[in-house]
Amino acid sequence: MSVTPTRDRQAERREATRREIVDAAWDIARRDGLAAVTLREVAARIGMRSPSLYTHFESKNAIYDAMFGQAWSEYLQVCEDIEPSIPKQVRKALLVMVSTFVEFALADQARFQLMNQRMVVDFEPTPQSYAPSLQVMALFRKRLALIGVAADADADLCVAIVGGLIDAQLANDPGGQRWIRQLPRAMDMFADEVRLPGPRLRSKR
Amino acid sequence: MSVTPTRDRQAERREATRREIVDAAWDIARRDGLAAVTLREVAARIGMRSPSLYTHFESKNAIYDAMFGQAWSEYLQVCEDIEPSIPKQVRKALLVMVSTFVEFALADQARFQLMNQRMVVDFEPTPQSYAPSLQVMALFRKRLALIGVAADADADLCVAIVGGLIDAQLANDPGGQRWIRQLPRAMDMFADEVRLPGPRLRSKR
DNA sequence: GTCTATACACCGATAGAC
DNA sequence: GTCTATCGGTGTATAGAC
Repeated sequence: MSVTPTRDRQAERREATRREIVDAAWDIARRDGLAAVTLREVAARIGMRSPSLYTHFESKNAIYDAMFGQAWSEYLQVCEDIEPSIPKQVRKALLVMVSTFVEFALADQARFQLMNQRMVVDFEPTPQSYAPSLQVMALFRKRLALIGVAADADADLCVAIVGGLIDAQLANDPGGQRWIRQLPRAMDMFADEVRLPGPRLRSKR
Repeated sequence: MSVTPTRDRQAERREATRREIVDAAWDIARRDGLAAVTLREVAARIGMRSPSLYTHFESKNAIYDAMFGQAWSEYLQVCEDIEPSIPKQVRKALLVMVSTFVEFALADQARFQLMNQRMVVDFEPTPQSYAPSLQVMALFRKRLALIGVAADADADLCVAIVGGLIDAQLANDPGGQRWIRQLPRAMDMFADEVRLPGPRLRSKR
């Protein structure tokens, strides 16, 4: 009579190998950029030949897909670990939310390019990998509503402003502060637009 | 005694061929995206073999470089053809400036990706091709100053907002209006921040 | 000078042996 | 599951024909 084992050692091993592959790809991406990731180097780093990767991922884009899902899941975790701030200082709460994202984005440029820019040309995330990014957006909207910003259009505008600042920063002054230092000012501007109460984060000149 | 011809027919022919190459590359980029441009297809379209392109451009990126410079030169021409609006309605003038850019950007997505996103990975524009984009930015700052927005930081913020809206539009709702329809509102928000006078372009709710 | 033919090194992906 | 061998594709280099 066959007995069902409590642990599927084979599945665990497979998952460990998939993780090794993804980690190696991140190493290369952080070192030389997302586009520098090649199957041959990924394989070499974990002691394999490139065709063997196809046992674990059906294509190179499937590896990017796993990286995409992992990055957004990590950021979702970061958001959930932060207690939603009290509505006492709503502008401070807004700044904390967007600063968290900015910090996460600037900390790893390759990761940000994969998450938010369409840096890998023929890559479209699968619904499964896209899910955590939708969860992040839903959580952001929920917390915006908590401090009094309920309209979808308002959240859209906020996301566009923050994204625009990050893009400009990375494109024109990578490693610098020229655009990002305007984040508190930009959030004051946005808060004024949506009539958030409270003192400004920065004075107007 | 040798006579210097008034026209250099050979140089004219060379320039015409370069133009043919660039035009063919634009056709492919508009059809299938920037990344779909291959030297073999560019060459085939103008009745050449791919190595022959190296007579006219030193690399594929040199073709992208020519396209980059051409796109920004065209936009510079568009800007110069528009009379700087009277400072009577400064908010209207601001909206006209940014709308011109948005319209140009959304009209040709491949062109916008080349001009403003870092879509081609290993491509850095040469100083010569970068020049017209600097001219555009200088003209934009000058006209902003004419309507009362003099600080560099203000222009940076404006550029980031508009860029963020365009990026979000193209990434999340290509062909739609969800983000771009907020442009007048965003410019009112910006105008309020920099204390531009005049009635709002859109009412606040 | 202009173009072709050929070749190289690299890429992602596939087939099939073990 | 991993290997070797190979395929069709890429950008690019170069020798040589005209």
